Amino acid sequence: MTSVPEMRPFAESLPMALLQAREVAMRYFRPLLAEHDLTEQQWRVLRALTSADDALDAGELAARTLLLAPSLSRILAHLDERGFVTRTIDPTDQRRTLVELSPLGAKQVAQIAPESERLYAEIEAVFGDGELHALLESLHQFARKADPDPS
Amino acid sequence: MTSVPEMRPFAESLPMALLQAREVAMRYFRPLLAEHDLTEQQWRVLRALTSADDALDAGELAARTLLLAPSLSRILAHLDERGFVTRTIDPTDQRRTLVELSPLGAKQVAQIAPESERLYAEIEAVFGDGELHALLESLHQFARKADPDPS
DNA sequence: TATTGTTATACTCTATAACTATA
DNA sequence: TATAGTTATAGAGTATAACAATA
Repeated sequence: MTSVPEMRPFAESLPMALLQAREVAMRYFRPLLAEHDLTEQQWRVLRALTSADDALDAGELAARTLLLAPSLSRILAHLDERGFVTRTIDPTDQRRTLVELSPLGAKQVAQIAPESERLYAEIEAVFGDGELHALLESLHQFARKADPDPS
Repeated sequence: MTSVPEMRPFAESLPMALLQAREVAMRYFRPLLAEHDLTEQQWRVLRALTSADDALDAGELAARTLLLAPSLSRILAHLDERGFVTRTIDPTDQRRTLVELSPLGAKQVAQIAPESERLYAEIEAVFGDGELHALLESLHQFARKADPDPS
């Protein structure tokens, strides 16, 4: 009989709590993304480009979307096929790829955004506006302070 | 020119904040799991079984680990191959599979647990004990209050 | 008939390494 | 030589459906 040393109860561990919370949050948005044939990761890329407002190079986009470069490459190929993004070589450094939202991509985001915001407001209403903002603040602080390898 | 309606800044959205925080937390544990040839999901299963203390049926285990049944089935097959878990048919309901940590599985968890707890303590130290517990409480409350489809 | 779990299938992401082109 | 990005490859998870066995 091997006795297992003291460990935090599984369900109360931080990684599980974060996963569970993310799962709950994503349950609001998944049907919407599915309607528009977008994976969560594809939507992350479109959102990041929308927020950026002008072109981002692939490295910066990977960092902002928390995707690995090879994953991003394939996702961009798909989004490019569907006409949602354009990729151009950076004239000042030809190793870099500049990624931009195409007009069609912007239209796609514009179609999804209102419903997405409605769902977000629903979360705010159910959880409480103040609580949600406190949670967000705490999450951002955690990311800032606890990152063992801040890039 | 398609104008995109008002949306929350991408980096400040709850799903991204949760993902980012989880990424930061997991950076502490990934090297340890890799050392022991365990994926995050396999470790979740072993941890859940350790916490449960006695056998769980596959459905309950899937719920606790936030894994889909087909994913869990394959993961259990792998853990079974490595001798970390045992699967037996529930005598009181032969449709059910009861999953238990084997002695070898318990030994594996026991080997990893001290280092895992050390890393957890490191997170506590860096982020702050009080802040961490407040964050956990907020995450649990969110999961309870915001779940659109509580099982 | 409904439920439990597994298997089948297709798709996607992860992760590492190798490769190409450019700096 | 180092960097940026893509491609190659292997492994794994996601998601839906179909299936077998049991209740």
